Amino acid sequence: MRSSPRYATPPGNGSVRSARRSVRRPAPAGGRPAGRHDRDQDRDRDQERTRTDMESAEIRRRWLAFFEARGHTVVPSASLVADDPTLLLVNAGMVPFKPYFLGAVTPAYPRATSVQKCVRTLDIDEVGKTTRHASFFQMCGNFSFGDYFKEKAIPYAWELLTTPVAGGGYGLDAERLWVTVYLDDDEAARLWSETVGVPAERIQRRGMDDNFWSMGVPGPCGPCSEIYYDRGPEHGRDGGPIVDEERYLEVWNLVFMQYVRGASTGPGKSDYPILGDLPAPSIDTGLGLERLATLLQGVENVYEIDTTRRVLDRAATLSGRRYGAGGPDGHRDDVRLRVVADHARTAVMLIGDGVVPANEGRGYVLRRMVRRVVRSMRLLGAGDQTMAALVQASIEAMGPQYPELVDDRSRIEAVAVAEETAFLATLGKGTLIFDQAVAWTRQAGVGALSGDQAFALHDTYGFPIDLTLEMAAEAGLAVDEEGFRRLMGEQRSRAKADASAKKSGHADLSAYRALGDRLGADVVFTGYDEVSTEARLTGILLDGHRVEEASEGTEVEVVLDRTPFYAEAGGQLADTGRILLDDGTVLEVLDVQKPDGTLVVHRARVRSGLVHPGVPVLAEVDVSRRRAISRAHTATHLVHRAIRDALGETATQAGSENAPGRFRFDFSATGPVPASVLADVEATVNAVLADDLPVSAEWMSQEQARATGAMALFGEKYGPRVRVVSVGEWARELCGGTHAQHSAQIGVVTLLGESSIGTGIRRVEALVGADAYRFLAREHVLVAQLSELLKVRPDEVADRVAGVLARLREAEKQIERAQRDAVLAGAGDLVEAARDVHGVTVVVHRAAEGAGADDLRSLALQVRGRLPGDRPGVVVVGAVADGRPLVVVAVNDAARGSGVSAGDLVGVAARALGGGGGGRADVAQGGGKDPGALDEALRAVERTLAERVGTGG
RNA sequence: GGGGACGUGGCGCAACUGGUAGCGCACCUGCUUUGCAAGCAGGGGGUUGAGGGUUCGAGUCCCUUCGUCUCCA
Repeated sequence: MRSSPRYATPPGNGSVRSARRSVRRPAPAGGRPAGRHDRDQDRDRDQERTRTDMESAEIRRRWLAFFEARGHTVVPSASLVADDPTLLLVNAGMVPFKPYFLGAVTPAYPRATSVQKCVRTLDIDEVGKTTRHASFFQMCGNFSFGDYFKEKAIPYAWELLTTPVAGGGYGLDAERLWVTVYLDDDEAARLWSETVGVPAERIQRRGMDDNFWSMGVPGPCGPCSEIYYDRGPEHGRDGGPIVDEERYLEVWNLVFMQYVRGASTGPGKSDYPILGDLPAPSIDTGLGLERLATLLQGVENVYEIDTTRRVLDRAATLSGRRYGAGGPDGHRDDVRLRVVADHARTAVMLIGDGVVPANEGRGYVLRRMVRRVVRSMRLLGAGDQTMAALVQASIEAMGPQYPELVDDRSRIEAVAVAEETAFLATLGKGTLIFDQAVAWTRQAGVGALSGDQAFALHDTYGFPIDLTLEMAAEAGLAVDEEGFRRLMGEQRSRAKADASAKKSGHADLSAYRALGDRLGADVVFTGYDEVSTEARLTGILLDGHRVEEASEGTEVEVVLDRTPFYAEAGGQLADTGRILLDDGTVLEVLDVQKPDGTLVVHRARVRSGLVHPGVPVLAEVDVSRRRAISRAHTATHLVHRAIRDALGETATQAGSENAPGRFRFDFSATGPVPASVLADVEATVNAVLADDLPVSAEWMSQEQARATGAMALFGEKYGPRVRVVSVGEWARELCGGTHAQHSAQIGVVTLLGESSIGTGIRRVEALVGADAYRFLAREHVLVAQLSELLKVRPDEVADRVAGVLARLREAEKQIERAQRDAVLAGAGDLVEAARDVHGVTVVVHRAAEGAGADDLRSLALQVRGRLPGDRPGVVVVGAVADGRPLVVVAVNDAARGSGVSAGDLVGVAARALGGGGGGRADVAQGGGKDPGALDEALRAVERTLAERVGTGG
């Protein structure tokens, strides 16, 4: 394209020395004095040419200003918690714009720019070791949705990078910039050389793996073009980015979406067909803010830029180590300090967006971050807890760009410190297990802890492998790391196999998208104001495919152009109801969902008649169900407010379900909520109901909403206009749901109880209105019955039951004692009645019915104790208890010496009884099922004994 | 979502291949002593998280469930 040549920056124009002076004078947006950190004065000259000391906040500001001036709408960074079920966390700058590129949603603007928070943990083990792997980063992006294409995107990028600092750009030296384009993307190559003026030798072509982009699913795709910065020969070999990506640092990736791709045909990244051209090509670019900062600030790696360095320095102070100290341990310590700085900041950003540590999902990502910080600090030699200080340093570093972190600092610190404390306890326990493992290893005379042991420490006790390695080394032992890694791999493939066996996630949304496109506009939700709406039936899906008619009895998905039906969202269950056609055809609506976040799909059964798209319909919501759900939803807001009042602002909502007559509410809390607190919450909520506060909803900007103090839910996506639901002045929350009109309509709220649904998350369940009344009425009847049975007033029931239980237990003990005494009383007589069998004193006795196993054992031992100890003695006692025969045999030491075993004798008896038995050599017990055989069993024991001592002795 | 470990007096823990549920601290009583974690003697306190099952017999084995810790996805 014929863009103006002014985009081409003449060589030398990017001289940064002068520009640097000019930017220093006006204080950067962050307000921090520049040049605060010591920097090597004799850093080589080339590096010096690019140094500007431009702070991250200023880089960000310039980015947005540049594109805003070129017609782009500035879009604030979305929450890290992605509004996308396929993503754990936002990991790229274009994620919030994905629906636009996929065509699911029509953008409100043709061009946009943003600086998006991103977290990536795939390469977590590389953090600190390389120059550029960061778990948290900010993606600067400019986007065109079918507006401009390569002809503007390429010159824009060049202009911003090479415009002198004084002129509002980044002042990179144009001679150091290299670009890559896709193999056959001649259009891009021509723009670079002809329009921008990049010499041909600095334009390189790369293949599908490097320079072709797609989202991994059917949809838009296209070639990309990347801009690299040459850091100079001391960083690697000549030859451009295709030779060395350490020396030639990737700065900016321009994606040109111009094709449509099909479904994957193989495991590879590029195994898919190109189906054709995209009707309106789009632009998606990304520049890593931290990478650019690395260049502009003239530091060695991404951890030393202004924001991260601040945390790193704090970590160094806290651990007493000096960053860059050199020496054999210096490098290792430097890596650890970088890990701490990187992870601490990431943790703060995650907590700031509402993530709490957990054992799964995002919470687990956060947990790993915090724990890696803690153990790295420990390995660095820090003794005390350091999380609080690191959190504060991170907030100081990021606050200028994200002021909400500053507002929220106490909550963020509390969450991080709680996790640190929990992990230290885990480490304490793990250390005990570790010591045991070391002891076993030494005993076995092996020089290394086995892979099994290392893995068990890691898998079961949460003891990180690097701590195991370090502590084993201190104990003079090696660790079978290979075995450990093998076991880790096994666990990984187990989990992966399971994941792929399950439904592989998101269904194909193309059918829905097609319907949405045909609709041409968003479905209008009329349900805030009415429960019955005249609409047009615009589409029918059967088993995910469009059909032109549906007959009686079939279950289909139907789309209307406007609907009063509330689709399940924000914890509120979907409405049910009916859709009526003029000809009397009736559809019963069973469920309502928004499969792609915007299109409202009614799952319905055709009750009678035949239905076609295009007909006018009357959509009617089941009003009583809707009202019951609305009451529950309003009640949920009240409970949320009351719980936060009672437990503090950290008790934020973690999920909810609003159903007719009942709701559940999940929130973060460190431990069980005391019953007294629940009682208070319930009382407070019911008091608010009685106050009959009006419930209102209004739309406003996010800023206004924040100003009114409305509670926003983390993890929810909010557009520029948000809906704020207020219950009087008492509870105010961002919410898209439906509600009661007055708090009094709710009637009664009864909390049923509280339970844990995972680490750090509790759940209360409650009944509302008539359901609450019915529950209370049932309980009332129950208490009345108990009160009558116990002959006490209702409020004395508990005490009375406790008393009865205590007396019962006491009585049972007395009976037991009396029975044992009765059984034991005859012990003396039994000794008198002992007989002599071939020199062995033998007592055989059948005790009274009801004597239990414990009684018999006591009796046998007592009798044995009274037999003369110098002669062999055997006691055999039996009884029938609960219809089952029991036998206990006790033999004294002398008898054992002559080869008599209690276990053998019991075995004889047990066989006679049709059961089994066993025990130790001196006392054994057994039994069977036939009580009639007891006497015979006792005789059998005596006979056997006689044979044994007669022949053997 | 898939694994691993653990739930035993108030607290911390034990109980070998199923065979009398124990120890330390704490508690109570008495004695001795009255200077810094005192001693001695005696005592109370447990439906072994809950519910099923196997067995003559289950803290122990099996299943279900609740709770806690932990790894992987």
